[in-house]
Amino acid sequence: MARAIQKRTLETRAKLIDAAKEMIATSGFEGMRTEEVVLRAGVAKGTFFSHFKDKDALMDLIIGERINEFLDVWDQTPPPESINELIAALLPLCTFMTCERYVFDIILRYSGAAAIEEIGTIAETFGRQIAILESWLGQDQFRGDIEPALAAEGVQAFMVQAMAVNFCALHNTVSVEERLGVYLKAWLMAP
Amino acid sequence: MARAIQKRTLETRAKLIDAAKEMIATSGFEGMRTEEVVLRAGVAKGTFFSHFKDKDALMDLIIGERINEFLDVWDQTPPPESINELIAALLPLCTFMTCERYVFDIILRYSGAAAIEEIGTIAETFGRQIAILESWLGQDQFRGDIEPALAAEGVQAFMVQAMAVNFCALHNTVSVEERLGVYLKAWLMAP
DNA sequence: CTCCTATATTGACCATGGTCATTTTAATAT
DNA sequence: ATATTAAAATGACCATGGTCAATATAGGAG
Repeated sequence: MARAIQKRTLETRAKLIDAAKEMIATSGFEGMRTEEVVLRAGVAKGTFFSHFKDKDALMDLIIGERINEFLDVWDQTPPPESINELIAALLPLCTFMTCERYVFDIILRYSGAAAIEEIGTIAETFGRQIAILESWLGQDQFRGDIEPALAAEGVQAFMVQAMAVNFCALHNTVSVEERLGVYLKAWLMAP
Repeated sequence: MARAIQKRTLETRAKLIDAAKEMIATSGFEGMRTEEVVLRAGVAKGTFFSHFKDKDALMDLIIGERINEFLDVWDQTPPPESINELIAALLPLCTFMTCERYVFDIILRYSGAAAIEEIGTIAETFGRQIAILESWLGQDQFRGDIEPALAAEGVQAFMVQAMAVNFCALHNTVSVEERLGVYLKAWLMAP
């Protein structure tokens, strides 16, 4: 018969997550080492991997949690009434997503669920993002010839593009904000 | 004084690249192991890393070369006269780019140049892609209210989005082709 | 209370990418 | 020819993520 989850399990998991967050706070996301996380949490190496499939799975969790905090703000923001307001709402999340090259890579890798079977936290945030954008883009300031859901997917695509290009040596003279402005005007302007 | 590049150097480099390509042919891109590449090439481990910054740099080279072959075909294709023709031209490249999750990840990581100083092969192909698309999108089948360069960037963004979503467990019931069709009609339709 | 077993934990061990002080080789100067 | 030296190659070694057979523990059954 299936036994209930032990309190011990939850405690160990919490210790691991806390230790990881601590490390990230001091050394950045890229600087996180399983070896040291395990040391700080006071558990064995193997324990880490019985709680998380691999290092990236923990990253997915922690980064996803941070993204969700930004989306919580979105939820409490009144729907933007212009493209500039929209961009202003999107920007803080973009800034976080590009805080480290490593973070952006993880996000891209996990934004489409990593495995067929399990949807990770970051993948969920991408779904949630679409849902919020969809509700915003139904207004008639924006083009009405396409479904809000499609408009939302486009915004997401252009956000990713603007951030990716920003990391590129050839193009990093223009800010994410400016670039996103150009993209979204062309995408959302009523025809 | 600077000495000319030795023939030996080029030979070693070629041996390494050939060995890697062989391995990829049998084990896939993800299955490539530096250890075995070095073994097959008959050189020492360290030699690999004096020719390539890291494993990914060699991947960048080999994958970039393959992408360039697709772009060679684009160059010899008459400019597509409809969105469907455009998609038909793009698809073979999309298929290659998504042949392995690992390949797609490398491409995303290197599409914006990895380092500030050096532009890799894949990053170059992304530039080349834009140039070709730009020349295609100047025609008046497509919307004329934005610069062809911007239209091209949008096509690239939607290509990436369509491929990324294709890897996602939630959405992989729709093909890349169909999805790209929806995106590009909304993006390129003359307003 | 004691035994039983599913579950959690352990840590020695492995796989693989990457480093660097040392040695070898090839081209140039004398 | 021989000495000199920049460049190339070497391989023992390291860093780090990840595995798994063995062990410990919680908590229900008797």
